[in-house]
Amino acid sequence: MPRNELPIVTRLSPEGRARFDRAAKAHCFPAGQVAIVKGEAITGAYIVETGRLRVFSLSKEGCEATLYTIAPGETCVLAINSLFSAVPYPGHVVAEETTRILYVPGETWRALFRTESEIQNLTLKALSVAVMRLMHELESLHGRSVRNRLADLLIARRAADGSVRMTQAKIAAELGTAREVVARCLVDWSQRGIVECHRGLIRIIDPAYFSSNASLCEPTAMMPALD
Amino acid sequence: MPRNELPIVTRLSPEGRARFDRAAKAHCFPAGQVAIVKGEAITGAYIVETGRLRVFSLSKEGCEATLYTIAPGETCVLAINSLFSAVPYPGHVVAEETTRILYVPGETWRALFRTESEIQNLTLKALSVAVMRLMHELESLHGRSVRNRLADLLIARRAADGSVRMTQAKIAAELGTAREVVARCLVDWSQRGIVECHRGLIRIIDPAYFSSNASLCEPTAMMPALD
DNA sequence: CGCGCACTGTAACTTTGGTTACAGAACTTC
DNA sequence: GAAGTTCTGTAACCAAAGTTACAGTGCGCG
Repeated sequence: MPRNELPIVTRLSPEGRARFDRAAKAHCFPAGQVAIVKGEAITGAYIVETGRLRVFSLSKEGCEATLYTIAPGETCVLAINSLFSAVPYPGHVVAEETTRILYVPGETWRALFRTESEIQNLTLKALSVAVMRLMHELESLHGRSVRNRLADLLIARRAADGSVRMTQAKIAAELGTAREVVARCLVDWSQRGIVECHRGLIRIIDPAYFSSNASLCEPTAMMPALD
Repeated sequence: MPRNELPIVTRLSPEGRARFDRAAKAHCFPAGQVAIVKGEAITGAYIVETGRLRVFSLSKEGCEATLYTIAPGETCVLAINSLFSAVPYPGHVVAEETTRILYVPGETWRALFRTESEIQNLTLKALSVAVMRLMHELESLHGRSVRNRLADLLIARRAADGSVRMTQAKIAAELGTAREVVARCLVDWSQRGIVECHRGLIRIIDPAYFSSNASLCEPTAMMPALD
């Protein structure tokens, strides 16, 4: 999603847009790079143009837990959060792929928030979506087995051809479980012809099998436009 | 917190306040009453004056999971969420104690949001606090044992004298676990002189024992004033 | 082409926590 | 104060998933 197509840019008032353009800076994170470390002070908001950022928490024991990911066109709520409240950033952020972002200094964002309804909307929407996703995640985390959550992840991350390019280790880290547990499920499913496993690649053969657990596949779908 | 002391009321502009007063309605839920059922459409925001509302999700299997509680002076984010986005309310709400609320129609809230910075702040703050709490909850849910989460709950809910007036069944429901598991922990702790158990009452004898896990005791503490 | 590395497959074991089942204690109400 | 209800205490059992340990396999690179 190139800069000039971002709704946030196109829907601003002319003055707002000028101000936005003056202040916003593009930045690019290579795949795998750590963007923010937990506790870091945040000085601005950022909007993902291309790629994907992953936000996760890391307990002392090194156990990772993905909170959610930020797709193109979305902003990081936590940053917005920190922006309006001076709380340090409560999670780690890493670029999952090569990711281009647009950085907007906090000062600019806050100023635009007071007058630009598009910025108000985007801010509210980002927070609302985050609340929804976190609730969903929370709900799934104690009501559902690792199996179910793995199924969700595969469905949510599959490409058009039904393939998911992730190693089992990465998947396990995202789900906050052990690689062996992921392997157990995948072996079981592949024996039953539901998926095919290759090195760094899982292909979903029978998506219908997972359909009962379908959820969060289209995160934006549960969040109609504001206003 | 009586109506005239609510910051949201006192800090409005005179016109805003007049509008607010015209539209806001007081309502009272007796203890245990269901306030909102999941999926219900929301027509307004509400602010808790006294008492406490509990928001939880309920899976098909009847497994309950407390998402968070709303204390006096706070508003329900989910309602605000629904208010600005027309998503149905994603959880159940029940009054834990007799709870007085102030109901503000969505129309009024949205109108005030455009002009009253206090309403903007309250809205943002409510959403931000919710995001923080949910993240915290999420983090604790997979990184930590039931023991730890129970310790957190006891610390967070204790009265000034260290007593917690809840039945084990209620605690278990909040933690999304079984009563027996709660009993196991409590028996263990009471044998070691850390707590005392009575019917409907747990007294914390040695709070220092829990101090290492202290967290979320003062949820508002992590959310400094906006602006 | 073969060496090493990163990833996957597999098994046995342990821990945690949910389930079932019931006994007894405390409060409530008639 | 007897009966019923609600809450707590306890034990045995079971399932899910985390842990440990290692064997096999595809892949890249020299």
